[in-house]
Amino acid sequence: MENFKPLKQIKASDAVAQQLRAAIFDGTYRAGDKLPSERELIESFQVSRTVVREAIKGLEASGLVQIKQGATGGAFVKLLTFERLSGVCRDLFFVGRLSFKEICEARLIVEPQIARMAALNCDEMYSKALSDADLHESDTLEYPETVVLRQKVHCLLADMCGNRFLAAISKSLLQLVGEINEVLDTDTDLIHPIGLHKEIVDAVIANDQDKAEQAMRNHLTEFLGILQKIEQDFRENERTLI
Amino acid sequence: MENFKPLKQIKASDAVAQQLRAAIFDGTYRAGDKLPSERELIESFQVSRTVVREAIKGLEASGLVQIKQGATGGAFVKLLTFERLSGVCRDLFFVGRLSFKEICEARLIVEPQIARMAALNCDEMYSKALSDADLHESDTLEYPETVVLRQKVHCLLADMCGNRFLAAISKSLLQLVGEINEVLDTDTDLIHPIGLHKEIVDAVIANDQDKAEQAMRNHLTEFLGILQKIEQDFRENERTLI
DNA sequence: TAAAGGTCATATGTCATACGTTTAATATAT
DNA sequence: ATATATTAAACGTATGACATATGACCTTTA
Repeated sequence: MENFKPLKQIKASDAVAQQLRAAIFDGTYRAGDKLPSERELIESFQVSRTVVREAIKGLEASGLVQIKQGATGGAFVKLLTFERLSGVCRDLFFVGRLSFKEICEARLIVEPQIARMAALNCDEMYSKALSDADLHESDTLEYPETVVLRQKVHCLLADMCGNRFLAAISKSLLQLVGEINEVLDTDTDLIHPIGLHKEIVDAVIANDQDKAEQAMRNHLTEFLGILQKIEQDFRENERTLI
Repeated sequence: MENFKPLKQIKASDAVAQQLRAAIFDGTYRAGDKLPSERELIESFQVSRTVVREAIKGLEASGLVQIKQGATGGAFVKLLTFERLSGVCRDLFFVGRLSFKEICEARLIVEPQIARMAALNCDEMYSKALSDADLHESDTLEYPETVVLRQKVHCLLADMCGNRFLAAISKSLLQLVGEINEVLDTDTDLIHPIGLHKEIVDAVIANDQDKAEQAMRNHLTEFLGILQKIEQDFRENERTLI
């Protein structure tokens, strides 16, 4: 009969976090700005330091702020980037809620479209950057750098497509594949030799959308196919070892 | 000359969080399991309660655990779901790092492929669920429920596609569009009348991949087109109000 | 005078202790 | 047997003290 609603006792630290979030979202604090110091927040919210600290810790963990220590320290609002999305993908994968196959499938759906959009948007500056990246793909550097080089074309295309969400997805998956590759200990030069991107780059520079899309599809089909095979073997070996 | 390495002073709370993360990832604690209580963690790590609590708070904020109070309380490992991805998308959007147009574009790329994959995988059980959802779309319920009903077909297709990553993306965007819709205060019945999914559902049930893909593309093109128009108007009005 | 080192102020990081709150299980009273 | 009260375990909050990091400024010295 009575129509009372159960009042949800929200934790003080969450309430503080929520208000700070809101302040960040509505632009009160922009990227790079410093949130008030702990002492000030204590004053404003009239809570203990524990509460303030836990609230900020939460914001840090969810990637909204970065905490710096020292005289000029404090909680600084971070520029939200795809890094966070990337982190989520990594977590999902490592918890086993995401298979390598699924990642490959997703790339195979998203990246050809990205290549298409990139072909549409390609201007002179991008053309130069692309051929540059394609050219220096073979530069010999220390280990982690070579991978970056090899991924450069994909990253550029992602940036060129004009859609930050798709770009973020693409880069996240790219990075994840890179990390997995590292675990598998594959020889990059062997499975992803130089020059594989040439066809794609040419098509994009020529503003040929259809060709760009198809070239990317071909490239991924081949490359990811090989990788999946390797990954499968790896799993089987791992199983026999256990 | 000297070959000293800068020692990175990692915060105790971060170190604890990192170890707990690792334990979750390597399967020591699975979804639903309870992490040791604060007291126990204090003992294990030999740190103060503050440190332990901040570490756990971080895990909670990044969606890895859920904290419950009370006699049987503690930090329980959460089943990682698309919720987290969804949260990231929401944040990015509300901070303005993601435009409505980009979201629509992404849906337009991903969902037709999902429909195609769903058509491939559709068996009797899914068929029944689909036609069921399509049928009850018009059930009149309280506000938030109607939206869920209207989204049901999209969700089902996402689940059917067999790729959890794509499903997660699709659901995240779907949910986000729903929330934006709420802000825009649109009349669901007006812009998304009953029966719009019929063609898609029929094609999927008939295992007709091409048709399913095309039907989804048509549906989204139309629906999202209308929404984008509304959203644009909203922005302009908002600007004049300020 | 410029570079190295010292001092200080400030902000975050950690510790220890006490008490409050929530929740489930158990005991008790009616 | 039902309703109520008690208890215990776990998290939540408050507070004060001390540790550590870091930039700014001052001081010494070559």
